[in-house]
Amino acid sequence: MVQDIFAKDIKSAYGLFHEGILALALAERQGMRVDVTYINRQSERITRQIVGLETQFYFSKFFSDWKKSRKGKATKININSSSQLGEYLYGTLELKPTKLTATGKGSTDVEAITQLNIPELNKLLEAKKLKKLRDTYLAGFLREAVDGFIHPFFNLHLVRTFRGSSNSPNFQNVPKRDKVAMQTVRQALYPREGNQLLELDYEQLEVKIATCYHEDPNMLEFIRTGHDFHLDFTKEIFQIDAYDPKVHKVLRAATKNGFVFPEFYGDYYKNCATYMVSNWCNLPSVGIWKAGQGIEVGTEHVSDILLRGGIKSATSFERHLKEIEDDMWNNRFKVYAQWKERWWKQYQKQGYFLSKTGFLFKSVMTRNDAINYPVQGAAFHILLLALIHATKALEREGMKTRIVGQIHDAIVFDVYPPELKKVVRIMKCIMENDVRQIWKWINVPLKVDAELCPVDGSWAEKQDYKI
DNA sequence: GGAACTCGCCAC
DNA sequence: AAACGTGGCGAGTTCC
Repeated sequence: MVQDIFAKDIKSAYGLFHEGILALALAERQGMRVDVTYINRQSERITRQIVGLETQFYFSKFFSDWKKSRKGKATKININSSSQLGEYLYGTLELKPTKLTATGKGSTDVEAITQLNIPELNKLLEAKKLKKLRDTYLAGFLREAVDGFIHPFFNLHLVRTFRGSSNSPNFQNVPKRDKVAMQTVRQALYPREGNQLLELDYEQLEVKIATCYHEDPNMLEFIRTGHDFHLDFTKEIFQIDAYDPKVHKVLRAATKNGFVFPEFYGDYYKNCATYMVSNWCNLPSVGIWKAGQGIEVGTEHVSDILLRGGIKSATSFERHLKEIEDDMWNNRFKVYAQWKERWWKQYQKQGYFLSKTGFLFKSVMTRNDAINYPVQGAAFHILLLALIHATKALEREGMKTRIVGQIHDAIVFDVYPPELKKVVRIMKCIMENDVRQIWKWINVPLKVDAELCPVDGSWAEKQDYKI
């Protein structure tokens, strides 16, 4: 049996999870402090906002027409219902969906609704967003709070890639990118009295771990020199010679999240082009673009930049992206591409593979699955190994600082301020050096970034902290 | 009245 | 040749 051949690997993988779950159980027991009074106050405030937005929506012509259209139906109108909205938009009104759901029905998500360009629906979208904050996050914290603490679970037995997960409440999806959502929710979470929250995360961990598998020399060079390859792609896609971070930051974000990462996960130019045009550039998907269209970039608009480079429609943007994709996989990251093929062929032949961390993957996988799983899993295992050693170090040193959570490539601490410097020093050593001593296959440098909150400050107040 | 499903959205 | 990876969770809906 395959299991017998890899007994040694599987045993060490088991050892990691055995020690890992003990360290995570301690973090669960510690828990994170919540401000129940704040949550109650905030929930009431959000409810008032929701009522205001919904009242405006109820007075709209759109709503009265929608309501009329449901005459004679068994269930009465419910503005929270995606299926009712979809029925009305794509059935009754016969609008053409810009996007379909997994089961082939017209989508009613933010992207699809926005493209329909029905201003009255904006109130509904705003209200839905607030409900998410109130009902998922704030209500979840309140429900799970015991004596002013939440104790999120950290599981190691639920994810097919052998990553971890969290629930009740989920500690790993607290709003971060949207500023208002971030503030509203994270202000509910606090350190222990007199303490401060510290978050240490690995920079570019998955990209680096993928490199440990494929060992592409160009990627290795980027990592060793700290070269920003997202910038190279930004310059190519938008044909910019002089990159000015102040002006072109939005284009770099669009490139990184709309092209480079999707390509790494196995997406291809057509999807990326559609997504970049509509979501990141806010440009029309049909017709010839005009000056002054799309997102603002400094003093001009994104269409001005693309037109200057001779890209004048979504169709020509797609052709352009195909060329960049070809160059990406045939030249720049050729060895990476070859590894993907080899890895996939090997899995097809054998029906299983082993991760760098000794985990045996033998389920039925698609091509993208087989390529992504071992990377995602092993990246998390580095974090878990660091977390185990951190837990032991805090215990050994008799420190008052605690680990309260884990977010895939990050550890969250509730720090006793006099120990801050020491914690950072020990952790930097564990995360960047010790794990590489233990796992020699990590042949790339690892780097830790830190974010710190003020003493007695909430999780919303975290700031970059140079270590 | 609960299980199972869909959809949408938050994180990495 | 094929076409974005992993979760948790709330609300609505359908089925038993």
